[in-house]
Amino acid sequence: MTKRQEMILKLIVDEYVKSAEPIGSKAIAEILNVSSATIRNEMGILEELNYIEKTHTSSGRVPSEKGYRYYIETIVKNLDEETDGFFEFDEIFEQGADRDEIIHEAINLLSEATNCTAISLGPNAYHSKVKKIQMVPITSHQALIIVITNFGHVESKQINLSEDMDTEELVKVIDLLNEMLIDTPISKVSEKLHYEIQHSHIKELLKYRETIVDSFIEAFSKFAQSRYYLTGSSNMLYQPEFNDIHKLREFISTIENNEIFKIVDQDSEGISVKIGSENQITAMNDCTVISSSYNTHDGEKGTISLVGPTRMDYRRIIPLLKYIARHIAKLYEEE
Amino acid sequence: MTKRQEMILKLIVDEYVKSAEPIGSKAIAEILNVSSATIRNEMGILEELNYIEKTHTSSGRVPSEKGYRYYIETIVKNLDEETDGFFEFDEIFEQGADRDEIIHEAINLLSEATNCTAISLGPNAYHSKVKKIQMVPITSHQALIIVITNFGHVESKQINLSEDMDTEELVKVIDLLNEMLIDTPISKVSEKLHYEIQHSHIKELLKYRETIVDSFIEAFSKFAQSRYYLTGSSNMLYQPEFNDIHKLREFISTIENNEIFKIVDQDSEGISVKIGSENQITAMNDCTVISSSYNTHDGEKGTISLVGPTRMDYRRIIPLLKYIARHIAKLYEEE
DNA sequence: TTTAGCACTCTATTTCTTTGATTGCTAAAG
DNA sequence: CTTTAGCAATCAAAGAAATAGAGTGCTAAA
Repeated sequence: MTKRQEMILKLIVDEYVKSAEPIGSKAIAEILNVSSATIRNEMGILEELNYIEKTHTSSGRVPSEKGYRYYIETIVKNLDEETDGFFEFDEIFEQGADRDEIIHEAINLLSEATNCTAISLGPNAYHSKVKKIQMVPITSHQALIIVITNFGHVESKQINLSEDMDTEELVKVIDLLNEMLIDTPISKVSEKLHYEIQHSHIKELLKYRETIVDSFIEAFSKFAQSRYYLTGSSNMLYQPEFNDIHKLREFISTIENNEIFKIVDQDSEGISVKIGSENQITAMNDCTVISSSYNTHDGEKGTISLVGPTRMDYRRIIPLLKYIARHIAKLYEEE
Repeated sequence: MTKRQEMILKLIVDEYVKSAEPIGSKAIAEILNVSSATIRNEMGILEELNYIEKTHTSSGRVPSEKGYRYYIETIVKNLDEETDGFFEFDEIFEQGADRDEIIHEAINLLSEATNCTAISLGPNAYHSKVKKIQMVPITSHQALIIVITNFGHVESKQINLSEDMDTEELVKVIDLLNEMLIDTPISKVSEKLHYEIQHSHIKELLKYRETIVDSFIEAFSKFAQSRYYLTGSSNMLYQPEFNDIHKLREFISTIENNEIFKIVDQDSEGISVKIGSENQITAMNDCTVISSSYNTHDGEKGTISLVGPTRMDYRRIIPLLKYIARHIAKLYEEE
């Protein structure tokens, strides 16, 4: 691809992102000060190479998925990281509030600033370690199990006590569990519990308390649940690509059935851009999903994602997303 | 209104609920075995009385808001409470799982069975009483405050410890707070704390610990947050009244901005039906909101609501909603 | 009070026409 | 070899006109 062809591709993407209308040779010709016929020749080549396409025989050109990809790889990725200039976001990060609250606010602003759907897939506590297990009696036949991790996450589960358990015995069970599980990673708890019941000297005590042990496991499993926050679909739905009511409904259904989380890329490091059909879900084939992952110092991983029409302002959005992910990661480092 | 006119109104509502198309005199005439001209005369009277209306000069009739209201008051309210026959729901209520989980499942099924948006505005713990306050150290300069209510709700809040606090002093503060607040209703905690700081002998100890006290108040305030669950918008959006893309977008926006909770009727006892313009929000003027409240034995109130097009199957939905609210209330009684 | 008959109204659908933007191709100019 | 002007061809989008069909209101007779 010649330098001029690359320039034309860039202009087509930029203009199309702005107008949502196919771009004709005349518009580009005016910018580059050549005749439209020249641009048409070049466009012909770009189309041959599958970087742009027509919506019908005599329409202007729109970028193809390959075109967007080229645009992102060569133009956006080479942008200097403009780490500043996102003043509104700095305000949020500097206010020193609750971590979850900061993330929510940042995600809200992100979706508002981009007219896309923003998603935070929070780090879960799967790799945290057990700090303390407690039991608090509520009534004569009910108690509350409380589990605390070394990072201050708390989960609780109510249990029913049967007649044949006395308080002393329960205290013994809890002591035992504490002894056994403190400093165990949440991810290993279930395994360890089952093993100990089979093999250690405490099996007599626990064996007849299977329901209690099950309640524990259930309480622990809550830690592993991924915490997410999704917002801004309503902003996005006013984009012209959602003028088609079928697409709109399909999109809402996808969100409500939590299918949208399937296309968030949690695996890759750094930024990941999935354009159109690169997303597995059919309803998302006109959308781009950009995911930016970050790591917490306790080995968990979080992801900030943005879902919008393939025609989105990559040049602005990608640095912004990087910026936000970096700042959220910082929130987790501080402790 | 004569008996026959009432019958015609009922038939118009029933047919319109089924077909979503204006009902002509011919359709009714066939059911009642009279000529369409007779029905037209009667319809003229019903229209005069504002129970039905035309969408244009030569269209069939649709029920007006007044018509729906009459239909509900005279026909639906007099239905025998068919407490049984909702087998799918019984299954959910009988499975003996977590209370929140049961509510979620019931709400999910409710929205699926009705193609409406279902909302649970859960009872909060505002009137519960403090059972126990605990502090668990996490690191040398961080600790976790845990508050437990007499109904087993748990809330926690992380606090940072400054250098000048030693563990002993903290234990003393916690003991004091426990002594002071146990059995205090959550709703009175803040007030009581402030009062005691001003007047009691402990003011010296607490005065210099204002940030800690603030953290406590924040932890307590979490109890008062209303817990809600909303689902099934995507089912509803496939209804023909949402073929208009503007309405659809407006509705989604209303949900996403949490405005929809403004129209849930939490105040009235029993069942409340708000038809069309009876809802304050403009975007909801073609919708009906049915709310069914229940009381827990600890003085809290919960609401199950259903939002759908005014053209909804009231005869089926109203008993169903009553049924579900009754069963959820039962869940709260059992303890 | 009910009904048959008929003119009238309005929507929804289809078909046709027009407009305008854009392309590809060709041949001439640089 | 590249660029450009010119021109016919293509197609979507918008508008206009024609048609079909469902339903109403009114009148006069049963």
